[in-house]
Amino acid sequence: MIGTTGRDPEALAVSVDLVIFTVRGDELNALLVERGNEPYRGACALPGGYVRAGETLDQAALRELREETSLDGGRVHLEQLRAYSEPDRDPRGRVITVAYLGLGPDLPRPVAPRAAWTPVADVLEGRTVLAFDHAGILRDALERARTQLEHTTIAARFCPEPFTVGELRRIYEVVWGFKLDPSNFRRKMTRAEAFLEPTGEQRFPEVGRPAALYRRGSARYLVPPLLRSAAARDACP
Amino acid sequence: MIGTTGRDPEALAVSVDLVIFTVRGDELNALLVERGNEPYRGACALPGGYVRAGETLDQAALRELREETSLDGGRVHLEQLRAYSEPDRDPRGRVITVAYLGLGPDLPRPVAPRAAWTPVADVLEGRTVLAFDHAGILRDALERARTQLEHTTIAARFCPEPFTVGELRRIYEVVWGFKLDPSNFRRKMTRAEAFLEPTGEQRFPEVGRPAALYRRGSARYLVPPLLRSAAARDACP
DNA sequence: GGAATAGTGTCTTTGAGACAATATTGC
DNA sequence: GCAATATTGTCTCAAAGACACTATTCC
Repeated sequence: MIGTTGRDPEALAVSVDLVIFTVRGDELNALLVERGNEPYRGACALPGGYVRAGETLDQAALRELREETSLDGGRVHLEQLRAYSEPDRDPRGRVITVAYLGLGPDLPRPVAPRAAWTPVADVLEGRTVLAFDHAGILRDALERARTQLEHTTIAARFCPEPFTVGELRRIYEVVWGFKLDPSNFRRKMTRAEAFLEPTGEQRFPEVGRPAALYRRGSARYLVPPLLRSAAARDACP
Repeated sequence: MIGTTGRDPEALAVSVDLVIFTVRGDELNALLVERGNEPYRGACALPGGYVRAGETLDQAALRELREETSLDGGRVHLEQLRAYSEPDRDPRGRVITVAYLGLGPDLPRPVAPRAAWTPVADVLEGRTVLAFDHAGILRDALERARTQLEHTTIAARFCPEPFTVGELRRIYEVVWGFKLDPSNFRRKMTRAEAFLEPTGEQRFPEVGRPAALYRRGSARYLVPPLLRSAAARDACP
């Protein structure tokens, strides 16, 4: 039966799976696709696919991203998460997958017909069931994203430029899942070297005082880091 | 010619490569094997091998570790580093490799005949040339190990129990490559919750005051972390 | 004025880094 | 005593957290 519907069960395939996060409103969302074929037909899964012959894993991840969203890769931060290799993780055969973590600003509707933004909380709390071992991959990706916010400046990649300190803070609050003190957060961020570049402009929101606008600075790391450990004492649900 | 000496160039293979670090004397060492076959015959390489059919990557890494050293896996900390996938990284064909970082106490002589402990500095400074992309993998593993010392308690895994605070400090100094203040280091480590458990015993060295002995505590994370960023101002070479 | 958000200032505590001083061994 | 390492203690500074207070908008 090899080569008709399934894959050769003796062969070893390598795929990439993408965990693309974006913040919409006050919720963290991930890009999921509804499966049209068995196994797990009708369930949700991470976007992904097999690595092709001449391709690196990074290239395969970027290609899959383009196939699912209309984005040029430039606006999305993509980084390798880790490999998952349980022999029975895919009933079709032996597939080792390398997961990628992607972060982007409030992204447009995905172009692929079965793809949609889904609240991460729905997956964590079991309202949305994921195929394969994808729920575990998503949890790992979330933990990585939370840690990245501590040490790097990627939070700003979630914000369409220009952005306010309040918008940046909301990214941290949504990804970490608890509130931060606005004044301490501002002090921390504005003092960090080359993180925020003031544009001199202001944004006038529907309610409240207008806020200064910033662009991403050149710094890739946030020094000193903004660690959750202490802040999380507050209101972690 | 497929199946005689080389591998099918169309096939996709997955291997694991191990970067096993240990501290011997005042030097950080890595386990390297001298290659007996082409390509890169005579050069050094990371120990590793192909992943077998029913095996996870973790199991493959543990198996390779046992084949190269006489250790039960229990004494060595093994964690996945990342995957490397440049299509031409192995001239024999398409091989995606997943690298593992291993850390252990001053380990015994490896059992495999061509395997030997080699100073990491020899690789970094070009005196030892590694096959494939293994030099890059080793550099990535070193960076990961340095970061792990900041946030976790794995440094104690380098120390045969029981150990002194001075021995633990030497681990940090060797891996990070610069000296630390003994008194500040002691304060930091002894205050960290469940990191060091005093045995009540003492060790009498050849020279100097005897030192209190400790065992590893139950904590896996070092909170607050001991960050290099500030300390490295000192004497990083 | 009131609600809402932005932004400033201040007080306190924690912890890092520098470094002095003392302790205990072998020689 | 001297060399070497362990251990304690102290001073200072940076930064985090709590929180009061002011500023600016829309209604």
